Parts: sequence; C-alpha cells; structure tokens
Amino acid sequence: MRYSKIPDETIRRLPIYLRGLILAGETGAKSISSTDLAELIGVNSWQIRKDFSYFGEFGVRGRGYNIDKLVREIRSILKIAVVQKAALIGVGNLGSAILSFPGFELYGFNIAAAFDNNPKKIGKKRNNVKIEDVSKLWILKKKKINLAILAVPMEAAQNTTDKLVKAGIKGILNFSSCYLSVPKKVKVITTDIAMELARLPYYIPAG
Amino acid sequence: MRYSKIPDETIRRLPIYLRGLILAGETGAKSISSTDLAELIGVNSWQIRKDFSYFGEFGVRGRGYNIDKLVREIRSILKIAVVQKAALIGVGNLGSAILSFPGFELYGFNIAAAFDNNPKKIGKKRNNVKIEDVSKLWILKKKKINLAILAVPMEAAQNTTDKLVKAGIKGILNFSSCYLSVPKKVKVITTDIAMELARLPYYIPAG
DNA sequence: CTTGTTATGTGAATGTGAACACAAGTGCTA
DNA sequence: TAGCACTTGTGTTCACATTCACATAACAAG
Repeated sequence: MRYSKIPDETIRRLPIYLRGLILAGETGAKSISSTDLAELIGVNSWQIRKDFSYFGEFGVRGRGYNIDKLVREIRSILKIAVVQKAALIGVGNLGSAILSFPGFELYGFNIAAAFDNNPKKIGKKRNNVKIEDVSKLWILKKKKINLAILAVPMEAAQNTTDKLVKAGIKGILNFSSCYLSVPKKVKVITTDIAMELARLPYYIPAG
Repeated sequence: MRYSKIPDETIRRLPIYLRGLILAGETGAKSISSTDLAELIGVNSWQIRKDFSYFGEFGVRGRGYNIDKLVREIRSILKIAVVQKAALIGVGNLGSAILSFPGFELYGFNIAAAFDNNPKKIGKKRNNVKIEDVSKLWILKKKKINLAILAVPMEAAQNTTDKLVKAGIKGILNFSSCYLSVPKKVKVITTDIAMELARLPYYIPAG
C-alpha cells in the first residue's frame, strides 16, 4: 500500500536506523531482521517495519533486510545519498567541537566552510577548513551551500540567520538557545544542550 | 480541572517557556500574555495556555501571567528550583565545549565534577572544575550527584554508562551517538548532533 | 511438492497530542 | 453598576502516531 503522508516521527527515526544498519554491516553481516535491529538501537521491531513500509517493501519475508540495500534506500529518502555540503557559522567553543565532530561523515556531510567574526580566527584553519569573515556569508551562494550549522551567541543569532537566508540557505541546524524567525521555505531544527538537560530532573523520583 | 497524565511534549516545552519568560522579564515587564509569549518563542498561544493548565491556574484573566510567579512555578515543576549538580564524563572537544557552555546556569545546573581517562588531562582544571580519573566514578555517590552528561566516544559509551548506573546516577544526557541500555529506573535523553543534521535535507525541496 | 519455520507488511484499533472555539473572569471607564 | 476590552482556562474535535495481530511470502529440508 502506498501512503499519502509520511509521519515526521518516521523521518526522525530514519537516521537512527541508518546508524544501526551501518553498525551491523561492519560486523560482516549481509542482512538483518527487524527484531535484531530493534535490539541494537532500542526501537520496537514493528515500529521499524511500519516505518519502512511507508516507502516501499525493502525486506524479504522470512529473510530480513539486505543491509547494503536498506542503507542505500534510507540515504536516498533522506536525500543524503550524495555528499551534502554544510557551513558552520561561529567557531567558538561549541563551533570548534562541531568542526572536529567525527559523526557527520557517516551521514554524508562535509563541512565545506566556516565563518567567524573574530579577526584573530579569520584566515586560520581548523580541521582543514579555512575560517572566513562572517561578513562574507554571500559566498555561500557561490559555493552552492544551502545548509548551515549555527553556533553563534544568542544575541547574534537572529541577525546572522537573516543574512543566511539572504545568502540562499535552505536549512539551519540551530545551536543558539533562541527561537529563529525565518521564511516558511527555510527549515530550522533547533537543539539546545541546556534545554535537554533541563527536563531530565522531572523524570527522576525524589530521594 | 485536574488532569491525570501530563503529556511528555508539555514537559519538553516547559524549558522553552522558562527561557522566554526570563528573557521577557529582563526587559522590565512584570507580566506577559500568552499571545506575547507565543510570539517570542514561536509556540502557539493556545498551546502555551493548555500546557500551563495541566498544572493549575497560573494566570489572571484579562491580565496575563505574572512572570516571576510563572518562572517559579515552572522551575518547581521541572524540579530545578534548587541548584542541581551534574557531572561531565569525557572532556574531549565536545566535553570542553559543554564545560564552558553558558546556558546551564539559566536552568539552575552546576557542573560539579568532570572525568576523563586521559592522564594528561587528569588533575588539570577547566572552567574551575577539576578533571578526575574516570576510574573514580564512584565518588559521584559520595558527592550526591545523580545527573551525568556523557560525552565519551561511542566505543566507551555503554561501558561508562554501566559504571555510572553503579555509581547511583539517575539521569543521563547522552551525546554519544549510540543507544544506551540502562535499568528502567534510569532516564536517558540522547541527542546526536549529526543525526539532527541528517534529517534536514529531507525537508528541503530539490533544486 | 509439501510442510515447517521464519520474518515481513499492513489494516485496524488504540492512544496521544494539537487545534479550535468560546465561556468565564478581570479590571477599567463612565 | 453597566458595558466594554482583554485574556485565560478548557471541553471538544480533529489529526497524527503507536501498537497489535495476523495474513502473506520466501526459503529449506525431507
């Protein structure tokens, strides 16, 4: 059966599946059952099957899923089958950590540009990426980069965002702890380290 | 009306409200309407009112919400009214960035301990926190710390987690890109930088 | 070719959260 | 004290997501 709408939650889980499958593939396995994958990543097996079923029939009954094939399918659905270029804005503590973060490669991302407003940093290289002046964001358009990772202080976030939008950025991963106002065509995903921590105590019984 | 169950999504939004309210309070305002708060943080006004209504009647009809009172209420619900101590495990690139992250204070967190396995780092101080040997996690129990921020490489994550659980940790904010198996009494929140980025291209129209 | 085993794919039922619309409370003004 | 402007609190409706149960398919063995 074909579905008209894919749940957002399904999309959110696809990267989890992708990671699990790659992990499983590294052990030499060629295929994996939904039950085994479920065990590996901590998601129910029926949830996994249901999620895949939104896109087609990827498995073989009685056998499981071919890992390589499924990895390709998920990459294709997420539009990360070909390497995606992204820019980092703000090379402070967090920005530097992001630059050296080893996990982007797995999902086919390449941090192809970095920007900062600190004259001492501009021109230097970090992790083989040259740090540019943040006033030159317009070169993103020339470089055909349409994803940005925003790691600037809260005060500068909205202003920088406006410039990113002008430079043709289509998606922003926002690490600044504030709401960003953008045109509807631009997708923002915000993740705030402190906010995640803030809801942890709620779930912990007193004592 | 009293409700029997509080939606998880409501809990997830409370820190957002808290930040918005503090921000609004800094401008000198004493009270704020749900509509104005909505504008500020990018959440619908009825969602805000509904969320608060799960816990009681915090506002005044025709007037809005008293900011100070609401801040106190939310802090109390989230159990962050008194300062919470947390430990950082893994003082690498990401760990260092977390240590110097300015956002924890707002939510009443205090990174009271840090651990690493690198002999060159052990004994040194970062942001006024002394780095301890990761083999001494048991001191967490003595220090009555029950929250941990995990920023170790994936390979070490599960093993370190098991030790944290033994040391009496009740909540873990996991930055390692893997699933952590823990006893049911322990709450884990995982946030993976690369995974967030990975679902961004899906939402961006081709072209 | 039949039977047993394994594991997928999915319709239907259930659960959960978002959106809406409006009744009701508050304070100001005349 | 009546009328008005404002803003909350919430019952209801609607939309979305999870869970379940099982029909379906593929392969292996005898």
